[in-house]
Amino acid sequence: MLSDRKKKILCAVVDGYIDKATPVSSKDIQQEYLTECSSATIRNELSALESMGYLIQPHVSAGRIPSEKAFRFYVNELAYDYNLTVAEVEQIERHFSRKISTLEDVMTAVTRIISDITNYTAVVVKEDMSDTITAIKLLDLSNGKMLVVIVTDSRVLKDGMLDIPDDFNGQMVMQAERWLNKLFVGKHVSEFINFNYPYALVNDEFSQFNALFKKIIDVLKKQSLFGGMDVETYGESKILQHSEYYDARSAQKFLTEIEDKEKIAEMFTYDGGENGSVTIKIGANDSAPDGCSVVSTRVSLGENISGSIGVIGPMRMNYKKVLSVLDKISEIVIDLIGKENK
Amino acid sequence: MLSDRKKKILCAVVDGYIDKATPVSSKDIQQEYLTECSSATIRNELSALESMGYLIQPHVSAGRIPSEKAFRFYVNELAYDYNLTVAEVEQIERHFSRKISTLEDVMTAVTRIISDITNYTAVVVKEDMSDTITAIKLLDLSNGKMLVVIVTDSRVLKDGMLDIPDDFNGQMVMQAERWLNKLFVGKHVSEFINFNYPYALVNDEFSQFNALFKKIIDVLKKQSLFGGMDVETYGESKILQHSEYYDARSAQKFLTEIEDKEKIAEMFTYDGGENGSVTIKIGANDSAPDGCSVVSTRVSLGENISGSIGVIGPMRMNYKKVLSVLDKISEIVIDLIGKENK
DNA sequence: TGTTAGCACTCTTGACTATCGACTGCTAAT
DNA sequence: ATTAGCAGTCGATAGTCAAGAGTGCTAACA
Repeated sequence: MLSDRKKKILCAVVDGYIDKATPVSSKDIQQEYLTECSSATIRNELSALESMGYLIQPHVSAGRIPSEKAFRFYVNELAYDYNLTVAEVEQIERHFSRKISTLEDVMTAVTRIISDITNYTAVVVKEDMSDTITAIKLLDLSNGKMLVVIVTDSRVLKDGMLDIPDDFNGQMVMQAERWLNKLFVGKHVSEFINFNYPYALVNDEFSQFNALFKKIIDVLKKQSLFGGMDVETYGESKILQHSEYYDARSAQKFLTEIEDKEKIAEMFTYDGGENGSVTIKIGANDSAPDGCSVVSTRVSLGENISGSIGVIGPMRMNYKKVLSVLDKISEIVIDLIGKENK
Repeated sequence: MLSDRKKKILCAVVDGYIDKATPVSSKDIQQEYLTECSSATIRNELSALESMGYLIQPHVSAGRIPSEKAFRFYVNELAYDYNLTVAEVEQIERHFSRKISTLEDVMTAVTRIISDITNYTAVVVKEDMSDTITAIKLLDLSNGKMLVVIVTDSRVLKDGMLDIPDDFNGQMVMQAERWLNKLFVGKHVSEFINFNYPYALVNDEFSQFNALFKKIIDVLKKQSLFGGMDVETYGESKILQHSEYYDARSAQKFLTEIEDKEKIAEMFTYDGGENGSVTIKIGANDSAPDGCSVVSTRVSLGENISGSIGVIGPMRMNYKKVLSVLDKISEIVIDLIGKENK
């Protein structure tokens, strides 16, 4: 257990490093954070904290920088004492004052505003928890094609298009619809991910519906790829504003890593958590990208749809600001979704 | 008009600069491109080409680098003499051997493969040329909601979802459908972009359909934002592999610029051109991003749907390779689309 | 007249050095 | 336990210098 003063000093190092991106010296701390004791005392404490694994000294005549362990400690100690400026709150509200109708619009707006205010890459992950098929509809488009609509209990529709075979008449379309409903309704979407067209299922009587059957499985498969997850990101290039990514190699490593939406989804939904709960992952040990942190909040996006909103950025991240922004935004989003569902 | 030797030398400078990214000296040219005359002769020619605006000398004891004018000349002179290696052709074909069903799948596959082979950012733009509404369907999903499906002649469907008002019955849904069809069928989608809900249109008799009407206008508006354009990009981070974007500032400038999909769409569709025609834009004067080039090919993606596929990268781009890759890919895509439509 | 060898000149690049200054750790005094 | 003071370490910065790359020009030559 750390003494009160050690905690203060440790947090001062982290704050200073987050602010300046350079090693923090005992003098800096004495002048800006802890005027009540001398720099020599702080030096002793720093030395102790270093041997405890919280701090790293790049070289003997440099100040200290925080280790991963220090960042973990820091975010745990963190009091939510950062308050958004009036300008920032206004900026957020201005963004949301535009008419926003669909869930997709909300997601887009959220990524934009979070990224613009925090200057980190913003991520929103939408996750359909329940995807039981409740109905399948075939819609004759009167141009030789029909639209396949799959309705699930999470209000999500997955659709595909298909030619109507020449030998089909209206009667048969309806018959096909009945048959498909008998086959699929009540089943969960995930049941079809590893489905390999066992045509035996389709007996001779219905062999003319094979193409339809296949099409529907295709649609289901595609939609189930990420388990119904939808990932939206914005502000990837913001990483280049931060000094640890000034060189092309590390920047590219970061950008390539966050190109994989599936991995992103994992990082942001690793452990469920309830509405409003905040998760902070620090460094590769926490399954964040190397040298990075991931801060996310769980937000319910409707009945049976949960989501995560958050940012991904350098470990040296302004956690206080990010947390306040996420707090404010998730509040607005919950409000927005609530209203819509009412 | 340039002499033959001047042309040769100019192309040698461009080739050398594309290859090495450093100023090209008279000696380099003499050794690698033009052994039949001496470096002194080449120096004289270089000097002439510089005063003609084709070359730039960063400082007196450096070689020459090509100007925008030189790149323009170069791509005009360019013989399509680059041949893809066997490995590259195989790589392309491997990518396409996976089952690809929808147009979206094709677009995704195309961006991936182009970017991976060329190491530039790949772009595919899909453009619905004709969007006359042929039918509107309302589909009761039997969960209190209905799906609005708008069918246009370019086989594209735009859909939205809507609550069914409590006082609606099946009869009224059908009535609404009839009414909507009367209103919208035959009109072009673009007619509704600047539509501002003149509710006067909706007389008292049909006032209960106001919400529906509004919803449909919303869907049309959203889909018309880019004139029905769909932009897909891949490999944004590849820019960091190229030496002119080693520093964070220019890289960020590039990445921020290509974040605006609307601008991208403009760059890739500026002048129509027929199936297979190639456009190369060089530098800001050509409406490409500053210091960049845009190479694109027009490809028909189906009846009434045209598209552009291409890359965006540094002006110092391997045009020969890019052109060959685009050539091969567009050939495959045309083949694929053709088959599907058959 | 066009080409070329040779040379003087310019300017970048990299290596090396010296100096400065930022910090620390330690010691001894409080 | 705290702190002032000081020696010691090491990175950062600036300056110097030599090497090398590349040019332009001149004069000779085909």
